[in-house]
Amino acid sequence: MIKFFNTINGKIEPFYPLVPGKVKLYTCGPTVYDYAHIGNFRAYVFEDMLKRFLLFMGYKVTHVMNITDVDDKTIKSANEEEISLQQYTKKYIEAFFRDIKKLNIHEADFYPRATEHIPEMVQMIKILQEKGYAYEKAGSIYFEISKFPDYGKLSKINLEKLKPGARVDSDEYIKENIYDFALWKQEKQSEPSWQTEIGTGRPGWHIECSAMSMKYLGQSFDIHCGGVDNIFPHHENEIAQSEAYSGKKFVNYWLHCHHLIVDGEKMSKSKGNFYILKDILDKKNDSNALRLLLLSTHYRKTLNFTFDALDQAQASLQRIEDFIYELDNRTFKEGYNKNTNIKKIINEMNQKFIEGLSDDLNISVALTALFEMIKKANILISTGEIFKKDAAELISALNSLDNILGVLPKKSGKVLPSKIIKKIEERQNARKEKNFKLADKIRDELLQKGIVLEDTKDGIRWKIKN
RNA sequence: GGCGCGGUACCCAAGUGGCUAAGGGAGAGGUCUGCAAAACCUCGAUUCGUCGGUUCGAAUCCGACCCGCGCCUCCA
Repeated sequence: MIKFFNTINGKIEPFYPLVPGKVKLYTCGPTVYDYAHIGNFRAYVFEDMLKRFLLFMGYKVTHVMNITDVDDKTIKSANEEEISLQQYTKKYIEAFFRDIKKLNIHEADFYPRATEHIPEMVQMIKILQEKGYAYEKAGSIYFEISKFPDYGKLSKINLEKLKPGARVDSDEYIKENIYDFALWKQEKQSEPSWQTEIGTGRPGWHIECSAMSMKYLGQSFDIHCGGVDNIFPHHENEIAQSEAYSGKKFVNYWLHCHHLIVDGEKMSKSKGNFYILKDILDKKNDSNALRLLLLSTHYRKTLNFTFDALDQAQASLQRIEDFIYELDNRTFKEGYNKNTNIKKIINEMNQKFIEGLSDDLNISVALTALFEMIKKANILISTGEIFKKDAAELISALNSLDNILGVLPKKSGKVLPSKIIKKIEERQNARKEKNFKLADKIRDELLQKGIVLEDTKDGIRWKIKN
């Protein structure tokens, strides 16, 4: 049984999709005003693992991730650069897709953009007005939260206890209640606007997620994810406007990913601890190691990013890769070893791995299962008890789990340049002649180039070090 | 102030009433090796932020306190 922690009631509860076997998943995507940072990717990687796990468990998943391509920040930056909003966001949308590919994040089924769903939003706002949940003031339209008694049920915020004085309302529009939020913003000269039946202007932020999620997933769907910072006000507002609109329960399971901090502090540009993906990968780090690091802390726990932790993730990953390397390249006896029950070891691992992830995505338990299997199998390898077919079973078990983890490098059939191959041959000859000085020199030389040479009983082997 | 997360070995991190407190990384010693590397073996928390309490028994439950972090600003 799969269980998730549901923000709406603060409990871990069994997961039952609305339609058995099918999961409708909505995850809050990027606002494309800048390059996504590693904190954003923590959320996306978590959501990716969630989706991969559901797929692994046999669910058919429909995944929608929005792209916010119109908001205060995108408008402001586009104006500063004196280019159109579309021109401005294009660059960051492309970067986003490049980055998620590098992190081996599966693409969603739909990536709806706010600017391409204005009619849907307008339609929703119209209904909200008709139903009396929204009012117009000076050309803008607001959602009136006092009309929605459940307001605050997700974030557990008691509006009367909020200290209005402590908060500087940055919104320059006039609202009846400070917590009412804009569904539609009146046109301004400096801003792009759309001429619609509810007036000329642009949508507020929250409405896009409701309009687009309902369009692609229906008025009620299974899972909605995002970062914890979205709980209030964004998701709270989504619930209010969606349920006021449809009269139905909007989302059954709310899963929120906690933040990533760097060196114990919140990332911020002024502190100089703010990283986008490129910053990390430019330092010769492996994207798979970063993915593993982002993945390996439970999603409801703050992840403290450090370069030391990244090195540790790299080392862990190396252990898995070395294990596969052994299985791939050693010479094993033909057939199965009837005395070692490799299937049993694999089954135990699979079971523990799945049980771990089923328990609100307990990745630590899952990874433990993986490493325990590696340990057991390595012992068998070292005592010569693994045969050819056993090795193949192990590899296939690992590949199967990697459908969820997505951290193993694709088999690339990497080929070394002929120059390097010559060097390796040269070193082999030197070793034969017991000219170890030369052999070691060549080994060091190649190591400088990131190529690690290992002499084994089965002969020389090489690895590319990240 | 409100809401929430967390404090377990040198680092990361499971475990939420009872077998020897997972796993990974780093480290020390050993096996193998020309030497390395990888792999294997051995070692490593009488102890789980602090102080009380409940219990036959607590990292795990209760109370108080200390510390770190996040959200409450259109930040994932």
